[in-house]
Amino acid sequence: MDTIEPVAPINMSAMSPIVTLNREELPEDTEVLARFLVGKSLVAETPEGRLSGRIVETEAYPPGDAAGHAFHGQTPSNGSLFLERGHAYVYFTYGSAYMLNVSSEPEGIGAGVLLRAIEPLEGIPLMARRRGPVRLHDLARGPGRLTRAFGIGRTYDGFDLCVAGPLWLGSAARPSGPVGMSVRIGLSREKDRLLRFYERASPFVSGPARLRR
DNA sequence: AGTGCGATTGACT
DNA sequence: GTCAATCGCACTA
Repeated sequence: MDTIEPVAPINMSAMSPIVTLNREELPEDTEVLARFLVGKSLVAETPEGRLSGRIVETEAYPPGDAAGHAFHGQTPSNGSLFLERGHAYVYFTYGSAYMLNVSSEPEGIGAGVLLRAIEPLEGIPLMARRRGPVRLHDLARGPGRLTRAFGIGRTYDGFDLCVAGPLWLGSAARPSGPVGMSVRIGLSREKDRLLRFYERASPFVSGPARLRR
């Protein structure tokens, strides 16, 4: 299947309005925050319109984690991980994909939560334009696809996600179903820690099938 | 200045 | 399911 499937109309009246999450509402622990963010919203206000979606998959990279980008200390490129919780850390990898993280600890401590997959809600046609002919559930399934669908690049690095602006975290439009936990995807170090969180019933979650049950 | 390495994706079997 | 392209960054010299 390489065509865009018909998009079922989204019943917005069955959802709560999305409002910004205040920093005080964000759990102060990386792992707890990663779990907390499943079901919450990501909103991008772009010149072409508003994009939003439900976060359905995250990974925690807590302080001292050898798999985290902050492990070897602060550098110009990973500095945003050391900002007070609720700031964006965007980096580029594999020559092709941007990744979006939410800083997750007090200022000076390097840690973050990687956003891995989103269920698109608003701005689906614009996302589809950016992603090409893929199925709805593939639009923002995967950390690199998510940033591409939302138009997020390095210029978003360091943004405060707790204030209304170009990119922000919002309340849940709809509550999350049961949340599963698994090892994180694609790591060679610290590969056994259960720091990935995902909405079990969601078809918008990435990763191999055995990690989606 | 040169080297090695990914928190992946998309194309292909 | 398998597999290789791709390039910014950290490290070494």
